[in-house]
Amino acid sequence: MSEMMEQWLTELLNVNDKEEAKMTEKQIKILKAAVEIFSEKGYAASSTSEIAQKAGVAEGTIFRHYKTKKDLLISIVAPTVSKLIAPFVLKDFNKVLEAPYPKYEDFLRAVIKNRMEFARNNLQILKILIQEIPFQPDLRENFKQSIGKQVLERITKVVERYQKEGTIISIPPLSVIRLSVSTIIGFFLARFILFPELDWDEELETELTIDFIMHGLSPRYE
Amino acid sequence: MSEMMEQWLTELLNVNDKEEAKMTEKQIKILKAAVEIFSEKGYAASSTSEIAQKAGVAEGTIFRHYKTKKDLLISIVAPTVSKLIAPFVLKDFNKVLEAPYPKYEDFLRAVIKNRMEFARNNLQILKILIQEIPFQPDLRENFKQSIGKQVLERITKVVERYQKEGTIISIPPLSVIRLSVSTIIGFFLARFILFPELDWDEELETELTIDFIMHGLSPRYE
DNA sequence: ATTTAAAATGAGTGATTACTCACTTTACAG
DNA sequence: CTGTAAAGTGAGTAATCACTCATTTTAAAT
Repeated sequence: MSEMMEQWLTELLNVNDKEEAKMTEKQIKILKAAVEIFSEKGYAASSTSEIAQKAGVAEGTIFRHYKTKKDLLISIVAPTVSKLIAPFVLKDFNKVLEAPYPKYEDFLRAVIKNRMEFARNNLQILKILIQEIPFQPDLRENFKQSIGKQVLERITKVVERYQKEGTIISIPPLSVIRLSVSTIIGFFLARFILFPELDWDEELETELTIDFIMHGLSPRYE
Repeated sequence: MSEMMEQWLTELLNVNDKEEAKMTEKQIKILKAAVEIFSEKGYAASSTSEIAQKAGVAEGTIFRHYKTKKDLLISIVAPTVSKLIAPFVLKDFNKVLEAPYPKYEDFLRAVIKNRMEFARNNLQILKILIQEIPFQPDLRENFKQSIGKQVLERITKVVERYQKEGTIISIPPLSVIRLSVSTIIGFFLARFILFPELDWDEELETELTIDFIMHGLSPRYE
């Protein structure tokens, strides 16, 4: 079950990797430079002239490909948002979860491992995303719509199913999701953003995290 | 016990409230305007002219009181950092926790309720703090030093004591802290930043959060 | 009423900003 | 080789930026 899910999850990750297809060499350099500078200094504090300089390109070239500076930002972040939630939007999402003997624990483990790898490979862009979502209504709206309708509904059903099975405690599904997501994202932030310099036993901490969530959500006995 | 701790926690909050003492009327207006604009558009995207305008003050007045724009930022955020960690730096911190029959649960409840109230009253500044910590080395250093030496060490000891008592599971204390803090901060972010428009049953969610942490950290039986 | 220092002002500073555009270079189809 | 459209250029633009400073206003002590 776990293997099946992981395989399925990882599959979709490489779907949209036909980007950079029609891109010029210099355009790619611009994107890479922009990602570095944006993540380093923040969007508002980054100047197009600095991006051009780091990309080894004339400033005008940037505006050939991207109408505005904000357009450049969106072009960087938007595809990553899609990829981020891609596994949860899969049409086969439900099928996999309705397999014979799935456990919430397996679901968690698959999600954590898979999305951790994704985070590791898209650290800078995710950092930009987190930083700019509060200030860019476009991004915010895009994100809320994607997450809200597609992902939240599906995961809510997953939670409700596990609750009926008696696998996890009967509290509002949104609370279950909140507690799970908090723990997982907290793990990611600590691992990659806040204390990346610590030598993490990633395998151990992953299991501790899953164990924490599972026991935290397991039914109570008097 | 719980009452004792809460009282003690809340006491210290009002200690440093002798600010705004030697401040001019216009200086206060500047601070308030800056807080609003910074939290709304982000530090880098805010202009001193806009702050001056919103404060009903000449732009030069800002620089009478604050050498630079960054100085204005620090003057806003730094005191809030101190207040934020104030309860954990108290000299009587240990005494309270070593009282007769303290439970980790009581400790959590006191901290959550108290710091939640603090968050509610300092939402905008905390938002600025979160946003700017990655980009302001001064703030980052100040924060890390305060938290790292003072708070982390103390809480680590608290955790270790509960572990010896058998109240919570025997895993690395840092992991205990990570999991607890993730859950609590996740609660705060969801409540105040991400979905403040939802009508929260704050009392219920607080207890769910405590319950989740306690069961997640309780010793395991085979 | 006079003195005096702090508070406040706002026009002015050079630097930097995102962005434009007339022009040159490149790449490739015929 | 030639024609042409796309890619790339960089000097130039007005606007805005954080910050200065000579001057005026305010307020409190004498």
